[in-house]
Amino acid sequence: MAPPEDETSTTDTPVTPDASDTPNPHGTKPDRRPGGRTARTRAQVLDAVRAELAENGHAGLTMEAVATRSGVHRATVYRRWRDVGGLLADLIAAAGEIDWQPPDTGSLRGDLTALNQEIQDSLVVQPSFAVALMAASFHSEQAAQAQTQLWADRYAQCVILVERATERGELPARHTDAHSLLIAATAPIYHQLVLLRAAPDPQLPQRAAEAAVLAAEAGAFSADTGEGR
Amino acid sequence: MAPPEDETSTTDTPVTPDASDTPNPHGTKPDRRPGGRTARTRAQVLDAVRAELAENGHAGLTMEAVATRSGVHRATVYRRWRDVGGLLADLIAAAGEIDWQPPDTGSLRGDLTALNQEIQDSLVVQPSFAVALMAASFHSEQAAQAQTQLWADRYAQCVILVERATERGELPARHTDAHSLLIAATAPIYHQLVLLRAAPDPQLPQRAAEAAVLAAEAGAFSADTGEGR
DNA sequence: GAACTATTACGACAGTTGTCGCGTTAAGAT
DNA sequence: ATCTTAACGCGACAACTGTCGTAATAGTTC
Repeated sequence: MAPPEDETSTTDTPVTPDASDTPNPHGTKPDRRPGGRTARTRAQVLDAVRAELAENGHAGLTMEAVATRSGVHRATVYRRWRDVGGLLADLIAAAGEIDWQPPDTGSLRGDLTALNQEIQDSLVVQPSFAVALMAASFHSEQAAQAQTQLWADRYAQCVILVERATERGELPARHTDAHSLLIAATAPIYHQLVLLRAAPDPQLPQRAAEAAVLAAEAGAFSADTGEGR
Repeated sequence: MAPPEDETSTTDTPVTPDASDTPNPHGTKPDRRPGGRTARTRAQVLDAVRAELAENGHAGLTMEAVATRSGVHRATVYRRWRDVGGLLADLIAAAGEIDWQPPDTGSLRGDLTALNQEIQDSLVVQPSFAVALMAASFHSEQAAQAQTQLWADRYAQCVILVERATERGELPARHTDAHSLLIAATAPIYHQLVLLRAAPDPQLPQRAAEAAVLAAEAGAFSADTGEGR
């Protein structure tokens, strides 16, 4: 569930064609010439985004700074990525290959706790890519869509947690709405850290998970009468 | 819990000393001369903020636009409010007098459902002051503090809901952590509408409230072992 | 390797953002 | 009524933001 934090930077190898992957940069205009130079420019820019984010946080992430640091001309950055949200969205796409796997601890409580812990870490770590994306999502449609897509994917992957729990008999036999359960378990983390800006509580992940499981056991998320999606 | 939406504008009466209230504009520098002109300027600027927010949403809320519309010079707006977050923070302070009361429907489920409905409405209404404040909170320390304070106040006021429910016997006799319960009930609303940008679900407020109550009944928020704050 | 053209670099440009010094106005005090 | 000075208006200013037309570069194709 945690957003993809920086994978190993490719700054060291500026000449990294990496032609294997170069999907649509911002999803709309497919590169008709994805080879050498284009891929190199993209790698330089995304490296600059990561570096800028690490140094100045999401507040200091500007098109100007990224262009200067990457050595790519401003106009090029504007044309290909449009705004900061586009940069972040492409950063997701670039890191999307590294496949994230939901936790598997053997129990639903353990899985949800681990999930919440990951989320909390992703929100607390400096710089937080998740927070940067949230901030950008209010100004950039690209960032908003990328964020929605990211979480939708992660939640979809986590449906397996609920299925396994049901098979193990941890949940009522009748179908439990996985999406609602997952939101109930994870939402308090964001609420506390982002909205209320509370200090991270080492016990919160476990407690939020526990509460969601108790609600699920009581049938709160049963397909018919529970908190539907 | 819903943030204070625009109260009746005072644009019609530009000369409204309203000297009764003129607290610290942005909390730091107390006006040593809060009378006539200063109050008038503030009223004009805050009216402009409301109008701009209504017309262009939080995206179109800029210092320049507010200054132009209000007829107050840009430099003055910058000096007194510093940034957009400061404007929104002062808007809260100005509307803070209108006392909000938590719902009282006779049952915990009903109260939490009504609370969630209010929140959902505040997030969906166009323009949403709550969303504007969230967006600004990522760039402005003033907005971030105002947001934190606003929600802290509202949650504190809602503690009474849990107390009443305990008295009615709707919750276990042992002490229930009101803060955790309230967050569990309300967090999914924000999560769905802001983070996941899902369409508003008319049944979500009721379902989220129901799940939180079930968890509470199961002792999830009991002082010792539950999801503490 | 030669031709084609997608992509980038360049530099100029208007519009926007935020700050500053200074003169003017008017609130609050005597 | 007069004085003091906080707050505001004014205009200039540099820095930043985003866009555009044109030339240069370098994938891609043949």
